[in-house]
Amino acid sequence: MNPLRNLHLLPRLWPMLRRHPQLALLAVLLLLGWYAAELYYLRPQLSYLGTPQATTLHPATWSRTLRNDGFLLGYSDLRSNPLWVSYKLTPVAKDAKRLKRPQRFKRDWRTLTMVGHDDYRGSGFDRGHLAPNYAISRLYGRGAQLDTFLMSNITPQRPKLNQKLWQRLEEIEVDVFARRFGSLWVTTGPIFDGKIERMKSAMRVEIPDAFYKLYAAPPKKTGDAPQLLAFIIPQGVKGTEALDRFVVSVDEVEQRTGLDFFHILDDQQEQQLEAKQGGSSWRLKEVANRPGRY
DNA sequence: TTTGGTGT
Repeated sequence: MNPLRNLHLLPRLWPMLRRHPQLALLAVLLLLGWYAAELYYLRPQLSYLGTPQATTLHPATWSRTLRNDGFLLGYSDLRSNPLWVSYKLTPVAKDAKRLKRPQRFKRDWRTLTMVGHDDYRGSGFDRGHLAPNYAISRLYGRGAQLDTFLMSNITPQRPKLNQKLWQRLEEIEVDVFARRFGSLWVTTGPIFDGKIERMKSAMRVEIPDAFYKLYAAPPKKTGDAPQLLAFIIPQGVKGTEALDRFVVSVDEVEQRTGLDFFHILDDQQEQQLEAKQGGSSWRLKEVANRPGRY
């Protein structure tokens, strides 16, 4: 249920609050409790070592956290783009229920600009999922699948990137990495540098220059360090490139996005891990040239 | 099995 749809009930509450001011206190306490549950219980279940934090005062790096079934997302109403999306992958069971792909993408009523399916029509850009349909729907069910088709989870991607290189990455992360490590946290989003470019449709969605993908495999023993692997992939790829060409450090993603990832890591460990490029445990070479499906 | 487009 969308709480915004019930705003018209507010004026009717006023006379009641005047008679029983203690109700206002109760309402405030309930709101605080709900927000505390969001911050300390619900969001941590959908993110690893903290949600990405803006490191600049630039409003274009600010985002509102939207919680969905199976994934968490930081949305920028200024850019009409999600700035980060995080989800947890585990191996998909062979008998996981196959869910039909919805025909259309849906407007997300929680966003201010409420971008719709048709705002991307004729733009030359695909509606690119950040939280992927396949893995999320198999792991978390129909409700989660429908959430991945919300336009708040969508960003403009060139067809060759979306249908080729991004698809290869999405296949490898769940079929290879999640299987190998048992569980894998993914954080992904767009990168904007320099000049602001927007789509011509009414909602003027801003067009990213590149995209990042961060993989974090939690340590087997507590106290050990997680394994990290980071990519930056430009819009202009052909789609057939070897994936290892795009490996970067987490630090580089942080510089290009103005976000701080995994901020709960202890500072010394964070500095060491994030300066490094992905280690050998990913065995990326084995899959870097795996062909796409399309 | 996993990405999308168009037109109705």
